[in-house]
Amino acid sequence: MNKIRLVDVAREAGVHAGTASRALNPAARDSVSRQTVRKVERAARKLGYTPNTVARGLRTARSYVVALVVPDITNPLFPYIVRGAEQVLAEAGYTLVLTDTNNDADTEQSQVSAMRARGVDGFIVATARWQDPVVDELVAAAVPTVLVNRHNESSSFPFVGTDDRHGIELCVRHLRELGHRSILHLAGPADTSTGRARADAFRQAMRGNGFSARTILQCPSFTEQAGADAVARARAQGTRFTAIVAGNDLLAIGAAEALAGQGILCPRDVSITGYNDVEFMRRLTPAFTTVRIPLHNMGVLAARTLLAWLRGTEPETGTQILLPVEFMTRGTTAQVRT
Amino acid sequence: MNKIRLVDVAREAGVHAGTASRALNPAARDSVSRQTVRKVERAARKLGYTPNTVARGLRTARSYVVALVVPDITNPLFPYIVRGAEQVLAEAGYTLVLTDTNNDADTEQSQVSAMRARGVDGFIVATARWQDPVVDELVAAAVPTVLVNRHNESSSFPFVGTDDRHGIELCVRHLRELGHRSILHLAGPADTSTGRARADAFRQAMRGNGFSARTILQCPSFTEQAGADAVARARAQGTRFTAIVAGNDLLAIGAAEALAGQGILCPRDVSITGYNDVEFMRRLTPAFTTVRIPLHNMGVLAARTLLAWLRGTEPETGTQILLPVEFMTRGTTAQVRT
DNA sequence: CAATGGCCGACAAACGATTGCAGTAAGGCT
DNA sequence: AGCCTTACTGCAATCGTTTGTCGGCCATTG
Repeated sequence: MNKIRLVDVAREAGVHAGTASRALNPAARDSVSRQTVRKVERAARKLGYTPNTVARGLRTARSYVVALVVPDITNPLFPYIVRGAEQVLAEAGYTLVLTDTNNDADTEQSQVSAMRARGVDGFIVATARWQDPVVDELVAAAVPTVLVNRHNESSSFPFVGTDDRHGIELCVRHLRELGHRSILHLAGPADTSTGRARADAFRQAMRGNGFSARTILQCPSFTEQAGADAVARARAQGTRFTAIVAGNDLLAIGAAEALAGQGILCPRDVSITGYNDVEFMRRLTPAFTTVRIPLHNMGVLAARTLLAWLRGTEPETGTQILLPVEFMTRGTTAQVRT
Repeated sequence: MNKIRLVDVAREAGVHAGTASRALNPAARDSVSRQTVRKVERAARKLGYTPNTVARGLRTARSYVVALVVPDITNPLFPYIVRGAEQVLAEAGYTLVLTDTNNDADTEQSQVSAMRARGVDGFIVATARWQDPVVDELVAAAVPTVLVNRHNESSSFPFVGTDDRHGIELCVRHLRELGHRSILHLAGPADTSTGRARADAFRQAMRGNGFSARTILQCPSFTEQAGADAVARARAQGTRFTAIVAGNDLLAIGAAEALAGQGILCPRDVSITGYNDVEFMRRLTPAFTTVRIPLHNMGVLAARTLLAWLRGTEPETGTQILLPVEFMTRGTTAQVRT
């Protein structure tokens, strides 16, 4: 650490520490003469003064730190969100602390407590479950928080997400145009808002459009394994379908692999759509048809929303910011075989 | 924030704040009677006391915060390192703050300064370039720092990396066993230690082993584009090769695509090895033969090394921890065509 | 019985910045 | 010329912990 304190600067400039503090603080600078400001600034520069953020934080009860809580940073969804958030926060003079909860509720609980003790100014939470005690606790404590990607049931905090309804609708419409009439939906976990919203959207999109079969299979997690299992279940039950709308990319991949294992090829025999368009979807063979969501932008908007709050404009309760999605037509969907 | 301070606990327990502090601090607890400790602990629990980390940090000049500097969190190498580091730091009661420098030297500079002002206890740096003023500055200021993944030229800080020499040797040996005698190396940027070390290792592995041709092509960055460009260059110059050892996975993919564009197929016509084994390499068609590096473990060890330092055992100058790599034989390498 | 020593716990001074309050000097107005 | 306002700047308290020092009390010993 630099050993130079405000008193040192003040002494160098021949003024009192309090005055130096004001001179250096843009908000209080106008209560100090221009001449003094110059003297202090020069002294500060000469000595290479950097204010001690810890001491300032103690006095002002603001840390200029924001915590971002993710379930698993190795999940390719999150790095982009993190990056978007970090860029706007850094620009605003805030620091991002990242906590990876390892998908574990206890870890999440203790991490969030630790962050609070550390005096972070606010939270961005990407881990929200449908029923989420940690979020409830933040609500109770009135800590400025914004939810991103997923939200919880009550959701009094602002939420930045994407237009799941429209995304799923695009999938269904696309498949319909290709002639598919029997579509299977692999629904994400019911304890995530994304899983629920997409299943709802699927139900609605399939309503009264001349579809012959609509099946929804609940998956316990957003993993390849879960996707494979669900498809195996469907096959065992004799469910008929010519296309699958998966709740996310991993479910889609798992489904494709399970089918391939039974000699059923995609897109020859079954068309499949993914969701999220994580990095490697376009690199697979065949490249996956999926829905791209603006991850970076989600991070950016979440950060902006939180910043606005920290600067005094508390958001309307229950505000939702839904970003548009983009349908990526690629190689896993094809005309239905007649 | 919780409004309960140490004085409140002390009052509840009927002791002085100083005493309460000692009672709660494991290191000083033995200068307080067992009975008092119990009283204070009970009071603390009853009131739900959480110490104010900021105030403590001010007094003790320790923040229990470690900064991790990465060039780009969306590069799939880093999330695993981050995760490994975070897990051991969190367990030790430290908090990880992440800064993404966006591959930009100025951003890196200002971010590191900001972290220092914030009083972080140490740094883990994953951005080191061969000539790196930011690292030099940290050396000069004697801030506990460990380098991970890449190191700089002088490298007086401990370094946690992988055994590049062995990894490249495995690639060359594998190709040799498949009958390849003319091998091209796509070398990573010379301003990264990994680029240099792997090129060196390639030079050495190819020495006097009955190879007929050895060409090293310098790539300006670790990107697909750079890999494609390099291969185009090689072809334009009429360089002969039946195999490519790429400096990392992206270079390998770029090379494969560029060749495919000219009708040269991998592995039919040319064998290619990657390096790092990022997540999607195994999912490509054909799956890529590459070298897997223990990313998670690198994060873990970097964090452990730093923790040890922060706890008083300053590491030997220039310590290097090199982790073993694993060769992944997959589909992009094959017997040379006769 | 008095003196010595050992535990414990209270006191108060830090850590480094911010900020309400008050005091001083200069300048303007009548 | 005297008074009042304005504009700065200095003073000191404060944020919540930690920690060096000191004093008091009890017990043990000569």
